[in-house]
Amino acid sequence: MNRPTSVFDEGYRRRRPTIADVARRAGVSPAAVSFAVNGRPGVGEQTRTRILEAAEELGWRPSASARALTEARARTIGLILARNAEELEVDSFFVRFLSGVERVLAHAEYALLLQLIAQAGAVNTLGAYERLAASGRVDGFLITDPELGDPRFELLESAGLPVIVAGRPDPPSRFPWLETDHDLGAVLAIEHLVALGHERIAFLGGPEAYEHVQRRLARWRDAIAAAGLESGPVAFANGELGAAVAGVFAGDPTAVVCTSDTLALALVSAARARRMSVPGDLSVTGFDDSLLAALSSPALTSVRVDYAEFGSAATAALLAALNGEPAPPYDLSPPVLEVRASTSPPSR
Amino acid sequence: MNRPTSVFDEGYRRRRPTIADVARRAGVSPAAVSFAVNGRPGVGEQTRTRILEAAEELGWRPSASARALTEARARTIGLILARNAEELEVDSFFVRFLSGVERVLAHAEYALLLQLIAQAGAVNTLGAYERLAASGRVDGFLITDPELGDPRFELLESAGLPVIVAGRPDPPSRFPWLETDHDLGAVLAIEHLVALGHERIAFLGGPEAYEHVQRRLARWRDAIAAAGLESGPVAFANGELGAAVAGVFAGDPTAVVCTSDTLALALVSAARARRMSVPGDLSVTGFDDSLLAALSSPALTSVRVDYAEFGSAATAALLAALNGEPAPPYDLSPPVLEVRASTSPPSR
DNA sequence: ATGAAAGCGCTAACAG
DNA sequence: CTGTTAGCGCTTTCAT
Repeated sequence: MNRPTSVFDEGYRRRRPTIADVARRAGVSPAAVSFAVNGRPGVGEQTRTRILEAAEELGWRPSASARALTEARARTIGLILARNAEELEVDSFFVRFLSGVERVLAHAEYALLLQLIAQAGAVNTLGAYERLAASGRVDGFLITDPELGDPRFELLESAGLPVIVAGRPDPPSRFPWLETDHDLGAVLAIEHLVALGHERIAFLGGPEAYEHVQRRLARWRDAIAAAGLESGPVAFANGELGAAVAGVFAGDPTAVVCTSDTLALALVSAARARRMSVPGDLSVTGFDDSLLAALSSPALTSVRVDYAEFGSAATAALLAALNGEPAPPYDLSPPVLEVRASTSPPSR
Repeated sequence: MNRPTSVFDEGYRRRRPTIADVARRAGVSPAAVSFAVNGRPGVGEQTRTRILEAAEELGWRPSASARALTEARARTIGLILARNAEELEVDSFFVRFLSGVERVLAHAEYALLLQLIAQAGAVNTLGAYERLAASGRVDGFLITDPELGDPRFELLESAGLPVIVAGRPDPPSRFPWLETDHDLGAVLAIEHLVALGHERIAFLGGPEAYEHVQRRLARWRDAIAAAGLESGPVAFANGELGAAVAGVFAGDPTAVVCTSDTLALALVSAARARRMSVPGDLSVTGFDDSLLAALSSPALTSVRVDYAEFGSAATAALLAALNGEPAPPYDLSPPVLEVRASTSPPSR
């Protein structure tokens, strides 16, 4: 530790001014100060400006802790994500959603408490939710990546905290939720492949516990059926990839729809290992349109969903709920298929 | 907003139990409960277990707000990052550092308040620091990406909050800081290029305000000189890339050392636009060894630095400072050069 | 329109 | 070893 000199050494921390100091300086009572800074009626215009000036001069801001105690709310929302370290880095959802959350928070007087759990799986986050909820550190949660029978819902219902689900709870929960039309992206991918002439199209999904994976699978089935084709092989990568990839190849498809770019790239490299060329012998589509998609070779045809917008909408909904306001309307952009080099007409 | 039924509708929120409830149930005073849960001497072993049981039964946890008020500390640390939205997504530093921070926090009873500022540049974060510090929401900050004459230091010194700088303050500040040997990575890159036979090696840096960019530049100069070569062109991408890239080409180098993978990739595509092949006509090295590096084509030779470890060390140092403990020792891994396809001997 | 006073839930002196 | 008491800094009735 490099430590030229340290502020810690010298009893540096001055006493922060309190509301009483401001009141004294402005020649009013603490209550008047409180009313003034909170923009409430009950204090004259000139008194108010005098108070605000005094606060300014003293560099005073209401103590968040004291406020939290009296108001019984922390003005903080919680976001807890479970991701393996390697996953996190390739996860465009995480960064985009987060920046959407922050974009809304920047204009509100709420803060974000972020907790990352190093193990994927909702069950691993339960303790963190419990802790934050029970200690009153946060006023509500944003839940992402709902799983089938997600254990967080029961926990949080009994905790009684406001929650907005970014995704579709299955089975339904009591919490408000919102969702993008991400699953339409799967349809776009299949329609694209069908138009190219593919007839044996596989599905390679992420962990099957995720509702969004299931939903993309359902759309995949629909779209395959709508095209008058038979369903190709289906596989999920629950943890390790090997078996899932093998499952896909076992069905000898000419195209594979994947639920993430990472999976798609893994599949591409597995295909190469089998001396199959992409897209010559196998067309592959990804999902999320991460940077990997545009930069890998071949560049991946991938579905782009605006997760930042999604994060913003979810956050706005949560803030509204916390303030007892009605849920704000929202309108999310539809997914877009970015067609790139990883898809072409089948050679067989 | 999808809203099957809502917990908000039904006055659902029960009163949370307080320390008084626990005390009553255990037949002791609130103070005894406080001592028991905080593991302090002054309460008998059996009384303690009785209290803990009562707390357990009631599902009681001390209120974070009340605690924060009496202890005058929030048990929360702040991390504020300034990044343009597009940058954030390609920024492997952000995700890796963050996961390192969280890894340490998971074992402490501290939480992380994360704030993302959509505009790059430390000056844009000042308001956020001021707000969090003055309201007492956080007990200390982790500062990343120090800039030359970074305005945050002055602000935070006057705020009197503990700060750990992840990076090297220039000019020196009063705050403890730690740093990786990232700049050694620049040396590795140059030695690699020199060994390949390059003699005109350029430097393409990120915003020149960053101390880490300056430091890599300094090492670049040293290493070039040590090899007995003349310094090639130097350019910085402050905001827009065009001029910087043009500056590099103007010097007609056979190799370019970049301070990020993103810059390196931009350079590669600019080179292509000029009908130069990489690495045939131009060798390029990146920095950070992000996923882009391994997946782009050609794959980038890049410097890998363990930023997660860095985040962990910085967080551990901050927690120690907050608890009045001495700075813990730390030992960061040296940078490693991952040699890939973007570098080869010069053709000229 | 303004001030006094009572908490919010906890911690930490202080007695007992 | 245990219980009592006084705040922490703010918000919010309730008088004035």
